[in-house]
Amino acid sequence: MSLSARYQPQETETKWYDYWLKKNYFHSEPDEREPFTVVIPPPNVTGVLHMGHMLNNTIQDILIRKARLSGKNACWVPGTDHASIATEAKVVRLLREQGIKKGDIGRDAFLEHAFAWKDKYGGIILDQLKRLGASCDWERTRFTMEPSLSDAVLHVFVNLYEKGRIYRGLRMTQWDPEALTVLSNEEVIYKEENARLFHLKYYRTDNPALFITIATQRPETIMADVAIAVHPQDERYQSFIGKSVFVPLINREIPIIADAYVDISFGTGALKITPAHDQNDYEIGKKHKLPVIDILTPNGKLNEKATILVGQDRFEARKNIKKLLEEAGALEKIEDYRTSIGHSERTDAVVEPRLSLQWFVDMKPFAKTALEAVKSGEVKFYPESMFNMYQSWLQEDNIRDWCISRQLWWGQRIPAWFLKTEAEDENQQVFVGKTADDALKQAIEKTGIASLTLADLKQDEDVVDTWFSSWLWPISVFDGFKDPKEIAYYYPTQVLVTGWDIMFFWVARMIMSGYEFSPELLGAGKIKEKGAMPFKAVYYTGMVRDNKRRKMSKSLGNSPDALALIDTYGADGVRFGVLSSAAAGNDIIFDAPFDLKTQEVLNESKLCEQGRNFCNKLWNALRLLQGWEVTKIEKNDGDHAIAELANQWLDARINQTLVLLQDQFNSYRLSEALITVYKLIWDDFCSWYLELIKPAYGEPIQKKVLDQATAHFEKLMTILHPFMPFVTEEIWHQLKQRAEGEDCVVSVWPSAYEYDKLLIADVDLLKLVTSSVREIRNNHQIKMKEELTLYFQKSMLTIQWLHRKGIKEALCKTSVLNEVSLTEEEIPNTVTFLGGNDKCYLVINTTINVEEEKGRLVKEIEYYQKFISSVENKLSNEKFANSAPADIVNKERQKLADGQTKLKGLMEALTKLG
RNA sequence: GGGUGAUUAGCUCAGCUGGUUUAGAGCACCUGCCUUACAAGCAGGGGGUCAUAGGUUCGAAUCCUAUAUUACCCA
Repeated sequence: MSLSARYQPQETETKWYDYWLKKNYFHSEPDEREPFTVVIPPPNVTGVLHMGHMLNNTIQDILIRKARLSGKNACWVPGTDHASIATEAKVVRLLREQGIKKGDIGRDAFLEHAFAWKDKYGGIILDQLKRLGASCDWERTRFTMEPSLSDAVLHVFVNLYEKGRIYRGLRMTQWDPEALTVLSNEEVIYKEENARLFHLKYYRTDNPALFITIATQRPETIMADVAIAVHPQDERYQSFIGKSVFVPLINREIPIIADAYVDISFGTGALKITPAHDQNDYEIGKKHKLPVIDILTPNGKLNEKATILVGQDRFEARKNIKKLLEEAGALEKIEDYRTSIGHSERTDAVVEPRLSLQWFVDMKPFAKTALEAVKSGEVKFYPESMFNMYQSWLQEDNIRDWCISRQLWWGQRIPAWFLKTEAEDENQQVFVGKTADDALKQAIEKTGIASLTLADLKQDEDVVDTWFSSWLWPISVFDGFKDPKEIAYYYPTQVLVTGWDIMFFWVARMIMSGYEFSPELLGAGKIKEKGAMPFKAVYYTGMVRDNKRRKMSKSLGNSPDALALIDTYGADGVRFGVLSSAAAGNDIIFDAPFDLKTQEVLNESKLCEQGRNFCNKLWNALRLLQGWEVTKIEKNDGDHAIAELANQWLDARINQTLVLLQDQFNSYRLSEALITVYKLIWDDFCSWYLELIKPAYGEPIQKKVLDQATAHFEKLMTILHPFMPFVTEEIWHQLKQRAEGEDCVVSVWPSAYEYDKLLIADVDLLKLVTSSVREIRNNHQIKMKEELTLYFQKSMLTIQWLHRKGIKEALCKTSVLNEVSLTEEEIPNTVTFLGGNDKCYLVINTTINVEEEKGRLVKEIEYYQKFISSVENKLSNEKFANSAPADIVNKERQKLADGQTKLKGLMEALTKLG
């Protein structure tokens, strides 16, 4: 059967993926083997695959496949996140297009719509991961809002409430006026924007001639002002402290107070205090026992408390109040300035500080645990430098309580009930339990009213933050809160692979929940043996950015279409491309080009092309092997000697590389590992080994040699498999007939054994000499096929070297020589070059341009002269000889000796030329 | 405003514990090859004061300080 000259990924990829699934290779059950567990960072259920996912999941797949080959029980749990705000926003929009309003249809009907939508469109991303080759255990696919995982959320909520770690309180929170929900601080994105600073005059109530000027960027909130604050040491305003002023336009009287919080140098040094609409003002207001006047509606419009501009949107009001202030003579001036303004991560609306009743998790004790876990090394970060960011976040003075309630419907409803009779405020009684019946029992007990029924209770309307379910992910995917059987085996997971952007949202919180809950689920014995951490290591990937260093995102339209890339380059090619520039933690500049005319990103990539070309290279190596005619007759000739040499050498190189690879895997330097394998295959296997064993044209290959080559190729396919699973599986099967279950995906990762370092050095010299001969051919326009004669200067080294079986023959083959011999004499009319420390003389049949040769030699001589003098300098320094370690000094001495030998040879050659 | 990292070839990056590094890789570029596995290839080549200025050291791309540029995080 003859193969196409090019590898066709589209013909093999689906075939092998289906095959792996059919064989159930990705499924894991607890057994006696060591587990290697990875839980996927669950993508949004409504998401589609983008470059970040590609990178992230390629890395996870490499680690999982490597573990599987290494004989571990590899378990990669996939799943999706219900993503409350994002998904609810999408469903709301969809319903609106159909003329349906969320509020009209009610909670239950809305959730029906949402689930229907999720069932229809959700999980597309998981199918896309299959195209990438992700070897997830699909039987274990989980969803953060399925019953079992929701149960876990309720369990944890009740548990923490009972421990006093969850509380309900009136707090300043970040409010999204579009999604109509509070946001956690992490969901607020600050953007640098142009803003205007309004300087407003507030006139004294006791003397209309005096006024104080304040600077504000939010003039529409002056109706909510309750005071003006100045710094107690500010000389300009000493006489104002304790007096009062009128709020412009509405002429409400407010006091002037002194507080050291005020920055004397900012604006006018006087600050209006608006507790309802600014976090800091709220704190100052509380300190000075000032009232709170809230003039905004939940959707960001002015309410009747504003008394003017009622019903107008906050931004419209800002425009309109400017006019009013001007007319009233209260506007002194307007300055432009840059400031950063918080936006909702999901809706991009400008967030509004808002005072509301919310549920919070007390983070102080959690933060301490989470910080200690990484500090102590129980959880390792790759790259380590990520710890700095982690630490700064979790420090005591930085950590803030986690607001977990969201005014949404799509999510786990907060398991708290209130008495219908009580007013909704901070002081109302609350009954927290997993079910309404639990809550009723508590209500009866606490109130002493035995006649209470479920009808007397009403449940909190809010749901919990999405992250309140995903922080349990490493436990809940194994149903750990229900039955410890599986987590007893799989927990802690091995490594978490995620972007650093969700370090606080997710990574830190999983560490917190892991340490909080795993001890009670697993028991002290297991914890002592395996640890309480949810994962032993975190591999932070960088953000994938475009060539302008913008984060690749759907909204910017700067991300190439992941699936289109797979269509063009094959999944293996894309995996290669995406990984090869991705050192841990460093952001990745993905090289997709832009169409200059349309400014649209093209679905092209040089790096993926390189990956595709690599597949093709492998494919053609296979074709080469398949094309050889085989003979069983063994001849003990030169070819045989070369083949033996090549075989032993490649074996040594593979073992040498395996040692390096293990180190690279252990330290998660995967892009380096890929390059290492790439070079082993392309350079060592294809360029040298195959060329060495290749029979002369028309000649057959000895069966033994072909078998050795096949065995090497097979081994290399296992080594490459984690990175490029499809092409390796295809070649694995093309190489020979396979028995049932003998597949690359479940083959055995070779263990490294002792290798012959001297042999590697000897072949390195062979390569060096060959390159020099080829260069000389190039320079003298000598045909590749023309056989030449080469002499080596006789030395201990060259005698030994040429004595090695097969070396001479191999050199003749790679350099196309008819004769290689040793000489003690200078050979005239030859091109002289250095092979290692010794001189080589290449006899060529064209006249030698003496001047050119001299020029070349002089250049080389100059290089070594400089080199030698720098080494001599170092060695002649007494301090160096005294303080440097002996082996370094010896190395320098060796360097000098080698350099001198080389220089001497070159000088002699130059003299010879006359 | 506070903090963290980065700056090495035209581009994207390695270089880990200071010493076989007068610095490596891939892409791009140049020269020559349609050589009977592969032009998605082969052979060869050019290209870097390691951001700048000081310092520590026998020795610095590597450690320290400052500056510049840049990215990000936090408020």
